[in-house]
Amino acid sequence: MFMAGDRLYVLLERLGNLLRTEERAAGLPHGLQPVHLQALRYLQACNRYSNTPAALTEYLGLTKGTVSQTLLLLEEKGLLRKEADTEDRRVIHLLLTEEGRAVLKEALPPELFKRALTRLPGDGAALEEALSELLSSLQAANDQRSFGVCGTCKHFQREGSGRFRCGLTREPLSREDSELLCREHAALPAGH
Amino acid sequence: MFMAGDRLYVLLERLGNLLRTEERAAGLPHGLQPVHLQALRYLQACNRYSNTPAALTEYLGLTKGTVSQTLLLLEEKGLLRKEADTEDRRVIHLLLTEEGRAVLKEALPPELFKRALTRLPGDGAALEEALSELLSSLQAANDQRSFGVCGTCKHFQREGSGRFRCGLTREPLSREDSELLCREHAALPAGH
DNA sequence: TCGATTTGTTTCGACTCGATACCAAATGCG
DNA sequence: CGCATTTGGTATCGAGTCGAAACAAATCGA
Repeated sequence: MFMAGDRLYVLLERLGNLLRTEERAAGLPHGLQPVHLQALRYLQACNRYSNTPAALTEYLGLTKGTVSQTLLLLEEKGLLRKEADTEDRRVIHLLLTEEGRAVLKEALPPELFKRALTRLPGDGAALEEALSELLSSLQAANDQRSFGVCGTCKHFQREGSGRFRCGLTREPLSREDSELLCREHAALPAGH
Repeated sequence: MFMAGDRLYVLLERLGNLLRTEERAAGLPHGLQPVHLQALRYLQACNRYSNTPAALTEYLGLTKGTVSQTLLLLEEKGLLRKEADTEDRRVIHLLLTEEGRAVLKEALPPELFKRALTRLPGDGAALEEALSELLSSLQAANDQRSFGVCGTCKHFQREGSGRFRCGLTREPLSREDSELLCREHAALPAGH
């Protein structure tokens, strides 16, 4: 009666709903919706090439008009500020304020999620691995970018003794840079 | 910098967003939103004790007012019909129409999801298992019902040769019944 | 019997989201 | 160079979700 992927789909759907509900509750005291928290979290984790409205739009999978509204609200609440790019005057960079970081730290991940994790057998590493695979597949199928961490990108170059460089922009990268999400991220060819 | 459960949370969040986006696209030709498809799917999979607005409300984790709206829309579109309960005149049973089943069959799971699954190594059984665990934990933490299939409930009783009974309602159950979701589902004590 | 609880509906307002139109800066091409 | 195209971002509108609260009706319980 059911196809193989069906149960998996239902599971993911329900988990997604649950997280959404928790996120709604977590954001309520700050007057934030789930999408606002997701935006803040992305901005906290992305690198300096990727903290723009356009990149956030791709990450969230929404339209740019919608995201523009979201950003307006977050700016009004003082959780982020906008800064013009020095090279391309169309581009705007989005920077979390201290308040923004504080909200994130308090609200995400929601308390109940953290508690539920402690009941899980094992450390969840295998689960994480499997979900990563699934996400990549889905992103590939949807022509979406992967938004992986810089250091796992095929453009990432090691120059010895903790010095790195991006093969795309040619810019040098610090160790901190190498741990941030990048919109230009391209997965390495298969094989670990 | 990141806690252990953090990456897992991000993964689930992103997968949830992706599924939601696909669901939105899948429902668009029928004028349906993600939540409408989820409601239809639940009604297709649940048993005769659980096809009521109240049960659907618990399943979706929304308020009853919201769900009432959803049901109004689905009824207007001819995807389900309401039927009064014969015993308790407050309760209403929700039954999918043929059109409702047809829409579900065509729209869920979305095409892209199915294609992405084929790229996954293995059959996803392990992933399914792990996600089930996680879902149970989260539901327990949120005081939510599990909505498992009837045959895995602690009230489920085997009476030999394909005959079953629900220890809660005392009613006999067919094999088909035993495979449906039940709002009264209570997990068996741990241990397989 | 009478109040409390449960089931479902209605109404209202805040908010998300996509669509569309629009503007400005950058890019590409003859 | 000059002009069309592309890209980044904003503004406005309408459809729709969602929670909160008030409401009605049936059932349950002391």
